[in-house]
Amino acid sequence: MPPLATSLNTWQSVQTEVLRRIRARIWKPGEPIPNEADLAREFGCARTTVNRALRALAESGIVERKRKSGTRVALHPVGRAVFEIPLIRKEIEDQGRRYGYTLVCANEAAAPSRVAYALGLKGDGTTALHVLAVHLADGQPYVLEDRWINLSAAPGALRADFTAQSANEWLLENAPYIGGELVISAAACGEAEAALLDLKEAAPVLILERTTWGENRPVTTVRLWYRPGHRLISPLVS
Amino acid sequence: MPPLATSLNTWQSVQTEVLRRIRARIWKPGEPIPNEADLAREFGCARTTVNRALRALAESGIVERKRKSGTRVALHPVGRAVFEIPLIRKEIEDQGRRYGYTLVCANEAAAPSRVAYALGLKGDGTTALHVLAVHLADGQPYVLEDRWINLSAAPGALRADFTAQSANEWLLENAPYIGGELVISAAACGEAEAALLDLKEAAPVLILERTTWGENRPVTTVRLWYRPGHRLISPLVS
DNA sequence: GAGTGGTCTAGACCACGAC
DNA sequence: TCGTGGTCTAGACCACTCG
Repeated sequence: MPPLATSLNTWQSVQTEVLRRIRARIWKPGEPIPNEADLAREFGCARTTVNRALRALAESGIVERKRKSGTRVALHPVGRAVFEIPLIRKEIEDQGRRYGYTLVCANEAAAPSRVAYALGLKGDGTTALHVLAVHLADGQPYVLEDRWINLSAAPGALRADFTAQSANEWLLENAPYIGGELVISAAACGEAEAALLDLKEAAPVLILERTTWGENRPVTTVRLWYRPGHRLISPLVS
Repeated sequence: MPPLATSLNTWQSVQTEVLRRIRARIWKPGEPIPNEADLAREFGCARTTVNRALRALAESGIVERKRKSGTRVALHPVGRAVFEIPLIRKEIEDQGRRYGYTLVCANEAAAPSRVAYALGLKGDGTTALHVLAVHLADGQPYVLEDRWINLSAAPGALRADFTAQSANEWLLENAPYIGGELVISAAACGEAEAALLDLKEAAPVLILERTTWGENRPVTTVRLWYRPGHRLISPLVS
């Protein structure tokens, strides 16, 4: 390839040109593209600049890179949806609605097996802190929060006052998490949940289960029960 | 700050040290951290290296950066959940199950208003291609795909044979998308959907609605109805 | 062994935006 | 105005991995 007439000296312009060639099928899925040094020569820029552009494309899954074998156009460009997980209070306030919060209970109790497993609790009958609360938007139930907190990972939780501040916020300030897992599913809501959310029994609810880790162990696992009609929205890339 | 005894000369080690200080509350939420030049001096590395580390932290939402005002620890570290959206066939095969596919119908029809809106169709009664299909895992219904394709964006779809290849795959090969939107919700399934998915009416289903754009216009919008019990799983970061 | 991407450096200039 | 992050360059060395 001869050098281009006009050189591309920003990594964004290099990225755009590479994307154009991929979309125009000049470089086809599964095929290799020229190496960084060659592209730098063609585009009239430093190799570092090409590297930055291709690295960004690799992060979003458009191309795949391997040392020695080079860069190729991804065969099955996976789409990605990125959900932002804000504080529930922020989520409600950002909709321009008034936030409210009702604590149902907060007490130490034997963890059911699903919770013991998620929190990595060893013995049978180990206790954890159970917090049940309803978040309100404009006075109406918005989401039910059913949370278990690992007391060996966040002992301070026993002395926290969850009537004043939701467990959601207390944890964010006192035990920030490093990683975790989110599971989304749909289910018919049970009698107890229906009562707390002001729903008919067996109404279809959206359930989010989040388990989060601190330094090296699980800190908390929470089930969020959203009322029917709730929509999780996210942009889609690739 | 005096230079460290041992210098940190990889961007990963700089990132780790910065993270450590944030987690140890040496640098607190909302507060500014030293500028790149100072950190580079302290760590004994080039400013470029510090830049790379802080840029990565900014991308994952741990810090916020602005020219002139500098870098500060994010006040509300939003968590992010990243879902990968594979082909449905791959999703099933990756579970080690046998993939099957049944086309219910594929015909040009007047788009209902929700679809016309999503696809950006102008006039009333504009037609689009409607494709209804069931994806099977081990012979059992797995998900119902209710798709509408914008014929002005993908005219070739009229001549495609959707009995042999799902619309999902045809579109990925013939009209790759650039961006879009994903909406997740729960609902009680209707009579028609229940029959196709082999469910009782009003069973709680998980609904994914994806609308995707090509160069400059919407290409397709699809509703996926997943059977009760289906779980969407994703890692959680920050 | 040799080719490729991954990264570091030192220096430079620029663009944004708070003051 | 001017400090801060954003980026480019040219050169260098290293790490992985294929043949």
